[in-house]
Amino acid sequence: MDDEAKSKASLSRVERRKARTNRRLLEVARRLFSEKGIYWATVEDITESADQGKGTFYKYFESKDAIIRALLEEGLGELEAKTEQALRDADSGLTTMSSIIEARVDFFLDHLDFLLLFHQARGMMQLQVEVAKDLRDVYDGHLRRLTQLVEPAMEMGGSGSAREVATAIAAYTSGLLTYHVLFEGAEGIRRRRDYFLRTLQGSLSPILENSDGSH
Amino acid sequence: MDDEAKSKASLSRVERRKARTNRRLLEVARRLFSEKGIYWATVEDITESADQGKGTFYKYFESKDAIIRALLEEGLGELEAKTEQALRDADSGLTTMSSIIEARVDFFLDHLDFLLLFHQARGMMQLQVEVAKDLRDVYDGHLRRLTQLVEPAMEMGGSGSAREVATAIAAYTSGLLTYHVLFEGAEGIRRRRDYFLRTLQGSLSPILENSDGSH
Amino acid sequence: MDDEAKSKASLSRVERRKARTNRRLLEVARRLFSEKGIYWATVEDITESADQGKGTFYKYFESKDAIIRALLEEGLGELEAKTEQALRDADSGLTTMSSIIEARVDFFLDHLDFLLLFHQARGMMQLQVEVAKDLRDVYDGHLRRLTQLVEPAMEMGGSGSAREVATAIAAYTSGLLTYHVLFEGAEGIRRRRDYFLRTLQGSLSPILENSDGSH
Amino acid sequence: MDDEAKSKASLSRVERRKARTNRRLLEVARRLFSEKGIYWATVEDITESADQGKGTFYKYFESKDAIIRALLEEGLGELEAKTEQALRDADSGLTTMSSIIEARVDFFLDHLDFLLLFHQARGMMQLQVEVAKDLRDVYDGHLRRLTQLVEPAMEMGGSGSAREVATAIAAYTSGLLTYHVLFEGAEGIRRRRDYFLRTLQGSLSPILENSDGSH
DNA sequence: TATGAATGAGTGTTCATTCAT
DNA sequence: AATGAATGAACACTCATTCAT
Repeated sequence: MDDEAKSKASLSRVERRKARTNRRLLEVARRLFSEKGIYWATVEDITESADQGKGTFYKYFESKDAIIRALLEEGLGELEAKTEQALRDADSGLTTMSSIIEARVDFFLDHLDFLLLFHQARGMMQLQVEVAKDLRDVYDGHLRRLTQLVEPAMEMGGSGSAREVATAIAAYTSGLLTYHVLFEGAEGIRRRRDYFLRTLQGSLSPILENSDGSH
Repeated sequence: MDDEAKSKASLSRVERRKARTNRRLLEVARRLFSEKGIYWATVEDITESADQGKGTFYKYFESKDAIIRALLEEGLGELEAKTEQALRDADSGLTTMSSIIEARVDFFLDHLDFLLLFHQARGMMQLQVEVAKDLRDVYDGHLRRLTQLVEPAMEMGGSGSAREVATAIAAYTSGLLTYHVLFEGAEGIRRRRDYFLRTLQGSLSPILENSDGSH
Repeated sequence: MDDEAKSKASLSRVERRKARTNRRLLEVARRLFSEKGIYWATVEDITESADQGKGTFYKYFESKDAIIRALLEEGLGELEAKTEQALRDADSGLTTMSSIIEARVDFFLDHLDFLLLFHQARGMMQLQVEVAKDLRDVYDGHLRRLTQLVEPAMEMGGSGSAREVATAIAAYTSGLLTYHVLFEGAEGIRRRRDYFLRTLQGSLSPILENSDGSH
Repeated sequence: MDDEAKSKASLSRVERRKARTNRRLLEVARRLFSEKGIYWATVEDITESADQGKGTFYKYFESKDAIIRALLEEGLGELEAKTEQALRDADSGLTTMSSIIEARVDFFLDHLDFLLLFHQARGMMQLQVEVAKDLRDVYDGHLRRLTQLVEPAMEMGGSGSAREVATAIAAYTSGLLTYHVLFEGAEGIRRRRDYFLRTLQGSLSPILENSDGSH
């Protein structure tokens, strides 16, 4: 027991240290990828900014592609968590759709780097390159889970159309915010939360209604 | 006279040949950029596919960046032309918004490579790289012209909100189609034209109404 | 006879035209080689400046190396001509050495481009490259002829030591002027003709005296 | 203690290794630049001859231009050191001028590759190219320091004329030796040290005398 | 374990030269 | 004869990845 405890404690110190390095690399990579682009940010840029040796990078990530994938998983995971939390917190006054939109908009406004990273990642998914399939799988999982969140709100829509609603939510939100970031800059965009909520609300609610069973 | 004619013909033969080479490089680049990605498609890939010497590329385009920009200009120009044509052809039964959406959807369904190229180009615009500014200028011009097309349909909206409507049109259309291409592939997507039209219609018309003066 | 005359006249018109193009290419090349360097001035730079098609260049010169060699021959030839003229014109008050130095200094001050071209050409002569041998032959001929001009002035020096004097003349003159051009620029240098003459005079005359038979 | 020592030793092993690689690249580059020419010797030539990967070169030198500059600095530095040493060692029998000439001649006879490299470098200084300014600065510093060494020997010459003497020393020495290397080859030249000393002595001493205050 | 020196395949780009018109 | 479009070998330089320490 004593041994175990010590081992656990000692291990956990090492573990904590490793976790911190891992975290630092991810954070730095996220920032650099969104600033300089996935392609133009080099592994050396990342390790230098993270104040780590270049070889260290490869102790934590198998390749540059791997950290992109890891970031995508992390970002989408966080986005999902925020969305689920929002749905749980929603007072009855807020519809499912509103809650989801609000969660996504707030997430992206808080993490513009993820917004831009996701955009680039989607751009890579189409490619006939090894990494593309991996990324598509990750993103597809996200859409599947978003579909599940949307489903209950649709009175009789089949899963097919729930998927469509989920896709529209994801597409519109990312699309609208990305356009505004690109053409108006990161600064101004944060002040326009209300505009985005209203606009997306107006755009997406009719879709949900259309796919439900109301006549 | 004969000489002149021959000279004229011979000149135009060379000119025609050059125009064909130029066209061929653009076509091949467009295809490769959307298949392998702007980054992963090399100049040599392009010239090899176009069956040209590598040096030839640089007689026609100043750099790899230059051909990206040229493709963006060409694609956006064609999209604009199609949109304007659609607005002119619109019978009174079709609203401005419907016509624009239809034109954009049809353009992208016809040219999925442009859809994917534009997505990648937008991804580059954010970057702190030389080429980014150029691309942003080109794209910004497109949004400005789209704004002008939208403006007349808005009863009393200021130009600010027309720009917002234009942005939403561009963002939603590209966003929705891209998501569907990525997750359902190019084949299936073309059969779903009606779905896209209906969905985008439903999403965008309320925005236009909101910004007009009706109560 | 009539035919012959016509042919001669017509030929000579063509010949004159060709000679002019040849001349133009040489002039432009000389200027560009000294401005941008033999290496950095491209054939296209030359033909463009000479307002000729690129292919035309190869009608007049076998290669880029060939025009360098031609320029070296031309420049050294002109320098020789000037030197011989100076020796012929020399009133009895001027020694052989003074006349030669004056001719060389004046030639180079008039043709700084040749000064810089010769310097570059000498730099190439050492190289284990094809063109090097050619250039060395041309330059060596120049030194041989300069030796012959110096020889008579040396009372009993063998040809070996006349060659040494010739070499010293060429070396000092080019060396001194080149250094001054490089570190003081082309403008100021022309005003300093007297300084160069005096300095070189002082440096070279004792050599000539040393190699003569006086005791 | 043991650890510390080991760590220190191991660090210095790496450092030593790096220093050796750096040295090796410089040596190889110096040889190749003088054999094949600055232009014709490629980075790959250098790394191959140095038995290093191509990328290694760029860990040690920012660019090809940078190694040229480094070699120029190294060579001129060594030449200066030798000159200063010679002045310190000079027994009263040897004049300043003689000591300087002897040091320079010996340096160049020992390092013909530097002689030829410097010649090429001077050839580049005139050019309207980026690297030219850098090289000129380095070389100019050399002339300035040579001027300071010459100055004390000149009784009342202003610094202007000391610079002229320094320039003449550098110009004559390099000029004369280069000509002899080019036309007689490297082998024969080394046997002629006395001739060069005598000749340069004879050429340069009167200049020094002329610029001093004696009548 | 962490490091960073070393690597070399791969990139965009240039340019002397050729050749069809 | 004159042209300039086409070429492709070559170059400087980059960067993801490996591996000895």
